[in-house]
Amino acid sequence: MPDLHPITRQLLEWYRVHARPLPWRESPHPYATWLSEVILQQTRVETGTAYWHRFLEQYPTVKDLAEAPIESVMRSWKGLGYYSRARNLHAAAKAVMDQRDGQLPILAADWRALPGIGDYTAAAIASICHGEAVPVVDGNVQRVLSRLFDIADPVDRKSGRDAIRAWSEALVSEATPGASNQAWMELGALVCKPRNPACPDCPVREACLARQRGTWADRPVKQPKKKQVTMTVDFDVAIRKVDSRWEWWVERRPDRGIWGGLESFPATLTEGAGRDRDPQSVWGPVDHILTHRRLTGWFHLHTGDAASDLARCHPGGSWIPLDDADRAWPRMVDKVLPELRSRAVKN
DNA sequence: AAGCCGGGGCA
DNA sequence: TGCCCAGGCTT
Repeated sequence: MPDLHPITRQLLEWYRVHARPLPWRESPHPYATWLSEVILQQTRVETGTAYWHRFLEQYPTVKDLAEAPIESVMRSWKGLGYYSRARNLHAAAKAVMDQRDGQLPILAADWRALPGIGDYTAAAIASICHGEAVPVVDGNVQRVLSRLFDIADPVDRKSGRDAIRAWSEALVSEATPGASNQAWMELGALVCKPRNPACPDCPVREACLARQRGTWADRPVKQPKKKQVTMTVDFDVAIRKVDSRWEWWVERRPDRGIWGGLESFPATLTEGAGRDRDPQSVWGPVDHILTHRRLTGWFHLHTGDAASDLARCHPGGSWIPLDDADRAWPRMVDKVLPELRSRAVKN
């Protein structure tokens, strides 16, 4: 067994003092840790914490999660983004119940086989909950190690990834891998931040090559990202009145693609900014930014026969009450619900 | 290897 | 505006 690397020893002392009291650290168990790691994929701790509490409350065990309808899980995930995480989480819970007799994996390799669990998440759970000495590499670790060892290769190419991987394996604590993994991430989150890193507070500053060489602002090196594509989204909102109560037509979007698995008014996405719509007949524009798309939304209101026709053209959807709020739509739809409600009532 | 997938916060 | 966030899946 390799000795504890002196740099990691320094780091662990710092971590014992400065670790944030995050709720999933209080008494970690595999199910709760799994939930936290999936929720936190590409999601800030401040954003994910409330969702984690809600998920544990609504689905206390993997059995509860597996038996919950997917609509419920999607609704719980609403607003978090990257909705394939919710579908994969639910599928993995069912796989655990059906194929593993309800027993969660122990080894990272077995966690890795479940949907929605990649190298990072598998290593995080196995190291934190079972002491398996596998290193984690997330965005924090990429940044911290690329600075510490002044890695000039892009971290999103093989050469850079290999360098980060090699250092992470050399640095992981064999005795307390869960602590050292979380400590490296915590250092990135609290001290070695993307901008304005707090180098004077850093427990490993003496060893940091980027600090010595003045290259810290240029680490990590990443490939330039492509520009966002502009797209137009036309929503068809069909409304009708039944027994003095308003309803409208929603459909579930396919699992693949934007807002997969979420509910929405029937929507048509077209490339480009699109022609201006007539403000008399539609509500808009509503701008919305995704990671790789810049969307402009227009909402077309249909009533009477036009509403019936639209519903017929989109089988698989359903009429739902206008005041039904607790459903899993994307933020884009949420943004305009109040306006659409007031327009519907006037109609 | 590259593209796709949300939403929000911050300089 | 652009970048980043306890990434993973598909092609």
